[in-house]
This record gives sequence, structure tokens and C-alpha cells, in this order.
Amino acid sequence: MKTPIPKAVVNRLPLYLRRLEYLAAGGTETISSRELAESLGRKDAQVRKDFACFGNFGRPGVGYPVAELITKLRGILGTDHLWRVALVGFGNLGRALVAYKGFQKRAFKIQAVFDADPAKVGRRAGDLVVQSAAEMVPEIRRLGIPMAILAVPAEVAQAAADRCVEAGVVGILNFAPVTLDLPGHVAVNHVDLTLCMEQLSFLASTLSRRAAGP
Amino acid sequence: MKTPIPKAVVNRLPLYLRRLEYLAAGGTETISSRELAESLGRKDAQVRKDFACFGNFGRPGVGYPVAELITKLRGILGTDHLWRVALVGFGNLGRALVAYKGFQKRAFKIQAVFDADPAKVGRRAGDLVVQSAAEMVPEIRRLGIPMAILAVPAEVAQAAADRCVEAGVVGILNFAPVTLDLPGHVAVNHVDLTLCMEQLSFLASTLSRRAAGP
DNA sequence: CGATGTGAATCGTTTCACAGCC
DNA sequence: GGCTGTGAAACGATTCACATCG
Repeated sequence: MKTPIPKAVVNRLPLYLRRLEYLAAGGTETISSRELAESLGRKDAQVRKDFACFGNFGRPGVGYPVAELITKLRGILGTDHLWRVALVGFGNLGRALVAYKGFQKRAFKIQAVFDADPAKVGRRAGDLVVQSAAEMVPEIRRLGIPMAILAVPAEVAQAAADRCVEAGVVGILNFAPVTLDLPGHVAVNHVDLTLCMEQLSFLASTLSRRAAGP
Repeated sequence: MKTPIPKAVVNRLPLYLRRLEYLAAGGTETISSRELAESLGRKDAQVRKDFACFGNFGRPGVGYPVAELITKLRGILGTDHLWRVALVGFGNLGRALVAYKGFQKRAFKIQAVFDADPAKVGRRAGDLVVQSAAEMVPEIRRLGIPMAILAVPAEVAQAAADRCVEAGVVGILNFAPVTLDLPGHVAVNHVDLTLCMEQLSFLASTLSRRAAGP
């Protein structure tokens, strides 16, 4: 825990957490690095090195205590408390995200929904009501919402992101296919479905080519 | 083009492609590595090294020809032809994906939709009709569909993936929060929304902590 | 023993720096 | 001058191998 946790490790922590929570639900109390690694398609040494980034609470001959690890990981990831989230954009994707059980069951709760289309404003979104994009900045600020999910068209994504930052948001999950330009004190994560499909297209093409012959 | 393209490079190619297509639409004919890099928040040397993986068609003093690069990138990524895709799971996310314009406008077309829930079978999904999961294997095989998108609950994801493979699919985009165990000749890409939020949570926590003090 | 924690070796990626070309 | 292509250096991540501990 002395040195900052490497980026590559951070990306794996949620993966470990998910698996550990599954194991805990099944009653597992300790797990070895090898077992955990194999269930995630990784090497045991990597798991040990990763966990060594924050304290040594594995026990030789036994393994790691599942419950302790979960607590520790949640603390590190910041999911030991609820994050309230604003959803910007109530198109197809936005609607799906509001209804998505995965967020509800975890540490994230969508607490406000905005859209620029007057036809969408006022519509019900789960137990929320879609608000006008014009009210976005004051409303996010009033509620003190720290995170936003952008599910808007590419053309308006940068502008929407700027307004989120203006409203005091510190983290943005962006679904629009553009690279956002934001101040360094705001965290951004990017999910581009088309990009994922293109990467998959490459992999599939390569594997097929290899299978077919040189 | 001699050596296989490094994984890290492949992950950036769709990013380049997207930006280049945007530039081409705006009438740009050549672009320098520096300009391209900066618009994507990267270093110029990286762009040059990346492009050097496949032929040298940048011109010193001028830059890279946008149109040629686009053609080349599409060829490498395998998006120079249409990929027909099967969607498995017609829940909230599935519905959003069917309607998603991003796929339609690119090289991906959803051509069959399956769900295990009898209540959903027969419902319209765009210009398609949801089919029973029982028909999945023969139907995917009959149509010769090479790719599948899994938007099913975690509990059934592995089973659904197995059936996709059985049906001859070579690429799977998995939205379920589980690590799939699949044969090596099948490409997998994983999108886990909760995981993305957790990574964001970590980044936001870290940045806030840094802003607050030591 | 079995399993951790960790230096050391390995591997891959990014960045630098500059020769060569337009 | 501006810009590419590329060795070489710097950096980071992964894997190995083994001393060490319960």
C-alpha cells in the first residue's frame, strides 16, 4: 500500500472482487492464489503480486481470507459506499442503463436522468422522471451527485461532459464514440460498443485465418 | 506487416479509424502523426510506431494519407465487409443493442435475436422477430452467422456461449459479468458495465483524495 | 507439505532522439 | 522548415523460481 497501485492491477481488482463475492456467497472462507487465478484465466503469481500491493494477509499453506479481501478491495475501489449517479441521455442505451440490475445491486444508484429532447422530458424512468438538460448543471450541483454516465450522441458528448464537470462531477462513464477532453481532476472511463466489436472482428479474422492455414 | 501486430496496437486501431473517418468526412486528405495523436490524447511517436506495423505510407514533411489509412485499417480489422451478428438475450440491454445506431452504421448487422423466455419469443425486435433459445444452434448454423452478442444473465452466460460455439460462431461479445471459458479458436471480448463503474470509482476516489490533501 | 511473498529474469510497450526525406 | 521511420533507452507488467512460513 506504500506505492500507488499500478494501473494494470487496478483494472483487475473489480474482477477479483466479483469472483470473491461469488465465492463468499457459496460459503468459501479462504482461497489460494492458484484457484482464484485459474478461475479467471490468469497465473497464480500475478494474483499474489496484485494482492501484495496492499498488505500481506495471505497465510502460507492456507490461502487468502475471502471476506477480508472483499472488504479490502471495496475500500480500495471506493465501492464501500453508495455512489449516486446522473444519467445524461435517455435514448435506447439510457433506458437500458436505468433498468440495469447490475448497477442497482452494486454500489451505484442512478438518481437523476436528463435529456435534451423535450419529448422525453417528463417521461418516467424507473422511479425517476426525465428532466430537461437545461436544468442539468444546477440540479446535479444541488443534489451533490459525483458521477455521470453519458449516453448521448457523439456530436453533443463533449458539451455534455463539460456541463457535468461544471456541475462538480468527478467521474464520467462515456458511451459516446468520441475521445473527451477534460481537466485532469475528473476521472473518465470510456465504453465504445462499436470499438469493442471492431476489436472482436480483428481477433475473429485473425483466428479464422490461422485456422484456415498460413 | 511481417510480424503479428502487437495487442496494444490492435486496441488502438479502431480509435484511429474512427478519428480518421471523422477527418475524411470533413475533407481532410492528409494528417500528421502529431495532430492525430493530440486529438486522441496520445504521443506522436506512438502513432508512427503503430502505423509502421503495416507498411510505410506516411510521407515526410506531409503526413499520412487519410483515405489510404482508412482502407488499410478496415482491411486489418476485418470491417471491410459486413459481419452478421446474432443477439442472445432480449432483456433491457438486448433491446437497446438491437436499436443501437452505431452497429447499423458500421460493419455489424444483427440478423437474429434469441431469448429463453417464452413471453419474449415472437416479439418484434426492429425488423426481426425474437426466436426461441431452443432454435439457436440450428438457426445460427443455418444462417452461417459468425458472431454473437451475449446479453444474458450471468448464470446462463457460459451455457449460452457454449451453444454459440457449438453453432459455429467465431467471435463473442460478452456483456454478462462472468469470465467465459471457451476454446482457443473462438475470440471473446468482454464488456462489463459494473466493472467499468468500479474502475471509475477507484479513479474518482483517488483523484478526489489527491485533491483533498496528501 | 502447501501456499505465500518477492527478488530476478523476461517480455512487451512507450518514449526519446535523431538520421533521412520532402 | 516539417515530418516520417526507427534504433535505443526507459518504463511497466508478467512470469519464474525459490526462500520462507504455518
